[in-house]
Order: sequence, then structure tokens, then C-alpha cells
Amino acid sequence: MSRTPAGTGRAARVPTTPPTLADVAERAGVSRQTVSNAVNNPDLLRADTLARVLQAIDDLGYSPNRAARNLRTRSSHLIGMRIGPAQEGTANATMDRFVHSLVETSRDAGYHVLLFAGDPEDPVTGYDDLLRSTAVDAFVVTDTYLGNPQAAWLEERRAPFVAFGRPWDNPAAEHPWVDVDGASGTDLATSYLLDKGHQRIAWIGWRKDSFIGEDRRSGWSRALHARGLPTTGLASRVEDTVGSGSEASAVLLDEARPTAFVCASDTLAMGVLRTLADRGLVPGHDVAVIGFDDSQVAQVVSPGLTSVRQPLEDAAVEIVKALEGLLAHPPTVGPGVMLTPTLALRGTS
Amino acid sequence: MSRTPAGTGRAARVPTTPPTLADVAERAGVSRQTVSNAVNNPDLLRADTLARVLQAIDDLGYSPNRAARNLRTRSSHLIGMRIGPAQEGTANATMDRFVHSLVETSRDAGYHVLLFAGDPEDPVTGYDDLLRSTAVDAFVVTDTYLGNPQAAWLEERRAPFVAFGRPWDNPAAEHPWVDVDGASGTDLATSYLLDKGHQRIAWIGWRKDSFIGEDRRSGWSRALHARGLPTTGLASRVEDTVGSGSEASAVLLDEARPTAFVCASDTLAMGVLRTLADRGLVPGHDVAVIGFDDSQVAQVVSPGLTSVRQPLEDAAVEIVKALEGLLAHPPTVGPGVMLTPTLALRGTS
DNA sequence: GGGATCGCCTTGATCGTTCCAAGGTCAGCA
DNA sequence: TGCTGACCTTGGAACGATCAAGGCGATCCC
Repeated sequence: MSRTPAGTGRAARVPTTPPTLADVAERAGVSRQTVSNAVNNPDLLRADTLARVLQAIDDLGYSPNRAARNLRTRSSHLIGMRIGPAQEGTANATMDRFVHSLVETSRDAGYHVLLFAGDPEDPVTGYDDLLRSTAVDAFVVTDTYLGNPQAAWLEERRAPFVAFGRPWDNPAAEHPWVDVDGASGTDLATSYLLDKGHQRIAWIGWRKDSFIGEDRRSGWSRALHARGLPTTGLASRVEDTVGSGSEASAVLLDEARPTAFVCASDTLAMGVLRTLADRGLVPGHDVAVIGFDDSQVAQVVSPGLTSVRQPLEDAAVEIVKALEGLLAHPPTVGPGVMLTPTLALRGTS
Repeated sequence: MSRTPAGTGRAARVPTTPPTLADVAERAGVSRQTVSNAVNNPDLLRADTLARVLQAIDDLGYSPNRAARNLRTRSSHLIGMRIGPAQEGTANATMDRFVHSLVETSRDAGYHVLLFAGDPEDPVTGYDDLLRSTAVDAFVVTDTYLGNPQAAWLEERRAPFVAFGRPWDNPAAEHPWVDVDGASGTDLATSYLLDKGHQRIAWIGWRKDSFIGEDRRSGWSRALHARGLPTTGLASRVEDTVGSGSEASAVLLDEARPTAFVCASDTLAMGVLRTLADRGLVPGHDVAVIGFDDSQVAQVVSPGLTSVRQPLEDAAVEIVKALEGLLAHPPTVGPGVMLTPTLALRGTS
């Protein structure tokens, strides 16, 4: 659509400053404000004037200076999101998949995503500075694994933000949030296994202080109880590492003789697969295994790890929707949004 | 260090506008410029004045308005980076690990990372708008798999950018770049296997039109030739999928009887592992396998996939260094930087 | 025909910061 | 006392956009 100004002369192009509203106005023979309107409120202009201005904009390759616009409108059309260091040794790339979705979705809404890092010890670093310098319009808060200090902190400061993760430790929180129903996901997985005839389905999850872990666990027990089956002795809670998953599954196999495992993460599920391999058991045939997160590991490992998949694309869409409400005039805050995961079926189940 | 203004009164805090330079100046009893200097050129102030101003800044919780500063200084302290959609079905999370490193490194240099998405068909979408609206100071260009149209495009526009990936199709390019020496990595892997006594080491790589693929392949053949060993019949070029890797390794095992595989990616290596499992061969014992990228898959799969690891943290550091040179006054462009990968040893070798 | 109304465009002020050039203060020295 | 120079400090003017209000024809209506 747009074109470079004045030909493609390769040689002496001075590093000139980009054209401004005033330049466009002069070329089109109108005032600055008219050009501004052509960009932001085209309806206000007569058709022929609009055409003339747009032509001038195109000729000059004009694009509104972001800094000036931000200053005047007090908004940056930037959404801040803090990312922690990449976790090695686990299969969890959920955050990265989510970032991709968020970037694409927010682009359609006219926003860009600004990433920032913070001290892993202090969940609040980084937010403060961006907020006070009005560098971003809002935040997306993600790491809500254990409670959510950022949310409380931001809420107190009246900073606009949307949480990806429900307010576990404060159900009365008033900020908008979007979350994936983990219990529903593990229920789905467990019910699927039950339908295939499994009766003894074990659970390997995280430490008890993880809200998310307990939520996922509840879906497993719910599904079993719904069919009148016991859960006693079939559950284990460990760290989120392959080794822990392997050990836990070994113990469970010896003591409870399950025919299937549902795990709180793909990492743990990989541990189960290791134990099965050690014992010469064929996953999907002798013992079924289902993980959580549908990581790349689940996708490329043989024979393919069945896994609960979070609808991160939908989550991004809902989050951007909530952000738009939050930044509208007047701001609107809808109820929390809960999304249902799906089951990515593969060889291990 | 900084503190919230005026206590923690929870109730009636009006959504007030943040303090400005003028507010700080008034409180400290000095002029705006003096406050500005306190922030940007503290050396210019007398010690007692500086202390007084800093106190006022702290009291008010002042932070310079980014938009205003950007407008005046014509710089945003933002680095743009385009990300493509997350690739499903492959083990490649290199980009994500790199993004994490880049965000952390650039924070230390006073920059934030702005992510944007673009039409996968057109490698140039997105850059144009950010550039003309002066939304970012510079770009980091990553997807340089096949040639590098973005680089040429940006170069023509005199936009500051650093490429992660050498200018394959134009060695005379004058932009700064940082890259990882893939050939050195596969040489390292191959030599390691040779040292362990392997004589017949196969290669599974990508299509011939991939510069990166051919580079990595050259390290393998270089290492073999260095010991006077032939490469004929030991190489295969396929798509980057698990299935392709599996098929290729099956054929190679039948026809060339290699005792080890070096692969252009972890995805392909996972394919080799699948074939070995199908044939009852034990990886690391019967046949050695080495992948490339040290993905999470390599880390969690059993018995652990040996893999060439790119020093992405170092790459981020070098790139930020190059960016700082590019944005200095006057700008400086150093020579391209080539980094050497390492070998992450695990069970398959 | 006169006044109100409407559509369309223009003008001046403003957002919060940094740059610029000039102004102020004070000690040191003759 | 008056001058010089070093050192801080100061007000005014940008940066490039949008907001608020106003001008100015043409149209409408009684």
C-alpha cells in the first residue's frame, strides 16, 4: 500500500527525519487537525478532502509519531507482560505458546506487547517503573501459581491489568481474569480412561500448596468418585521433575497396581514413561498415561503422549477482550472467564 | 528504594495523575531543568541540591514520563522483535529461550523488548509501521533461515538492527550480526563420537536450500574427513519432522549400518530414537544419537538426548552490545560475532 | 429575509520532557 | 570595592500529536 518517498535512489539518501502532521497538511493544503482527523476520525471529513489527505499521507509515507500521540492521549497502546527465566529440565512451554497467541491477538486490537524481566525473588519488580512512567496501558499477569501478590499490588495501585489465572487466594478480587479449568481437563482425561475400561487410575501431581495442582487433582478424584470408584492410595504429590514422576510411578505401580496414570504435567508424565520403559511395559497398551499442557515433548515423543491441552489461543482472545473493556471509557469489568481444555489424544492412551 | 506516596491509605485514593517534573521541582524548591539534570546528569548538581531533589522524587514517587521523554529525545528505548507463530510438532523452542535471554540482557542496558507479529507470508510486515512511527529504536532480526529479506529491506531504509544469524546470501552486508557456528557444533558432536570409537556416523539434516542446514552438515563431514573417513552414503536430507527423521534413519540403518547419528535438530533425533525403539535397539548402547538445539525434549526424554546447545545467553549479550554501538553517537558497527556452541551430554551418546 | 443550525475546516493551547542560551551567585583576587 | 570566572540555575522554546473552541459558508425554517 504505502510507498517509499521519492523513488528508490540508492545513493545519497540523507538520514532525514520522518514526515510530520504538518508536512502532510501542507502538501494536502489543509490544516494539521484535518490530517489528524483523516487518520482518527475519517467520518468527519468530506470525501474529496479525505482522499486528498490520504493521498498526501501515502506520498510522504507518513505514520503518526507514537511518542507524540502517547504523550497527548496518555496511552501507549502497549501491554506489559513479565516473563521469568526459561525453565530448563521441564516440559513446560505453556507461557511461550501463550505469548505467541497474545502477541497475535493484541495486534488485531491495535496493541503491542512489551516484555520485561524481573527479579525472580520479588514478583513485583518491573511493574512499578513501567506503571509510573506510563510506559504501558495495562498488564497481563501470568505467574499465578501460588497466590497472586502482583494482582493485589496492582489492584491497590489501581493499575489496569488482566490476570491469566483466577484469584485463588482472594475469590473476592475485583480484577478481570481468564483461566483454564484444570479440574475439567483432568476430569476429561480420567473419564476418557474410564470409558476405555480402566478402573484403577493413579494421579501424580504437585505439592499440596499449589492451587493449580490441587485444582487439577480434584478433576481426577471427581471423575473417579462419579463412578463410585475409590481414590485411596492412588495419588502421589511430588516436585515437578521427570525424576520425581518416575519414582512416584514406580511406587504406585508396586503398591496400587494402577492401569493408567493421569499427571499434573507432561514433565511428570515423562517420568512415568521412563518407569514403564524400565519395566518393559508398553505405554498405551499395558499402562495408559495422560499428561497436562500438550507440550512439544508430548508431541514428539514416541508413541506420542496424550495430554490435556489448554486453549491458549482462546485465552489470549478473552484476555484482550477484557483489556479492551478495561481501557474503554468508561472502563468495564466483566466477570471472570473460565475456559475448558481439550484432550490431545496420542499413543499413550 | 522508592516508596508509595503519602502512606497506605486504602480508601479514597482518587485516580490521580502521576507527578511531573514540575511537581518535583516545586517540592524541592528548584526549577524543572534542575530536576531533569538530577535524573540525567547528576554530576552537574551540587551535592546538597541533588540530595534535596532526589528526596522530593522519592517522596512523590516520580518517574519520568516515557512518552514525553521519547518525544523530546527521539528515542523510545524499545527494541522490536518479530515472532512467528509457535511451531507445533517440532522440538524447536530456540526462539523462546532466546527471547528470555534477550529480555533480561536488554533490561540491564535500559531497553525493553517490544514483540510484534507479522504475516508469515510476508517477512517484512510489521517492521514498516513501527519504524515510521518511531515506536522502536532498533530491531533484532531472527528468522534468517533462508536468506534474509528483512535485513536487506531494513538496510535499505537505514533502520538500525542487529541480525541473529549471519548474512548467508550476502556476505558483504554491512549490518551487525551475531551467529552461532553450527558447523563447529556438529563437528564437536561428530568428533566426540569418533573419540568414543565410532567409525560410521550418519547425518540426517534438512533440505539443501537451508543455509543453516548445510552449515551444520559441513561440520559433520569436516570431522569425518579430518580423520580420513568417508561420508558417502551416510547422509540424508529431509523435512524437519519426527516422521521424516524416523524414516531416514530406518533407511540409513539398513543401507549404511551406521553406529551413530548426528542430526540437524532434536526433532530429527527424536525420529531416530523412534526407529531404534521399533527395532529394539538401545540408544547410547547399540547406536548413539546426537541432536541439535538442546530443546526441552532432549532434556526430559529418556535416557536424555545428547544435543548441541547454542549459547543463547551469550548471543543475547553480544546482540545487545551491538545494539548499543548502533545507537551510540556516533554509531559504531563492529564485525560479525560468531559464537561456539557446546555439547550437552546425556544418555544417547 | 433574518436568525438559527449544521457541516466542515482552522486556530491556539496543551501533554511532560529535554535543549538552548542566558542569568544568577559566590568565592577569589587585585 | 569591583571585576573575573567557575559553577549552578533559570525561563523559554521546541518535539509532534490531540483537544477545545471558534470561523465561515451554505442550508433550513418560519
